[in-house]
Amino acid sequence: MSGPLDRSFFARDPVVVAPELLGCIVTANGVSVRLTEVEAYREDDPASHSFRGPTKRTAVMFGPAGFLYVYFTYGMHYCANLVCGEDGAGAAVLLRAGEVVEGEALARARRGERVPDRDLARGPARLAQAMGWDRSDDGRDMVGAVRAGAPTASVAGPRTGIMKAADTAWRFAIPGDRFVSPYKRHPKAPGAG
DNA sequence: TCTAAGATGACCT
DNA sequence: GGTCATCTTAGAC
Repeated sequence: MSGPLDRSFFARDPVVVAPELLGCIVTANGVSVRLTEVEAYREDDPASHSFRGPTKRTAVMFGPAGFLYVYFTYGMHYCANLVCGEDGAGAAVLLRAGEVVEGEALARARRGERVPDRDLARGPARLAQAMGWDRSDDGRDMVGAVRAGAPTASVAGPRTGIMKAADTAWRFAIPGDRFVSPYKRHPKAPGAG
């Protein structure tokens, strides 16, 4: 299968959408990446920004599916999500890693000349930077910018970089792909020590 | 108004 | 494999 995904694809449970996004091609600002790793977030998930209900920042997450939710974290990084679920569900899929398949020169210009190919979009903040995304892209309609790629296998695993619900297996990756980010548990997560 | 925590990445050893 | 940089957001008072 191939061709752009329509809004109904995203308007489902993010836990269902996430694994199906693996291998899909996302295009924005002159760069295309093939998704290798994603993570599902829902309103009933303590680790989700939408857990406490809508706020000014998370307003996009509570809107219709297929839009881009970009937020700023750790004082220096952007992360990008695709809003999923029904309108008002407060659900999204975090784009964690991917392989740049188009516009590599542009991605490298944004990321730095000395960055190796495999690190161009391996990581949520790296991917957002390679795509040229920042908060001005928050709320952007991504329907038409995501197209299905070759079907791929997926593996679910524990989530990284967060404390709450760190063992919820809502992180999906393409097994064995070199563009998947390394597993790294949050330093303060229970069981980390 | 103040405080604590955070869906991370770069660099050094 | 470990340490540090850096600032926004949200919640408490």
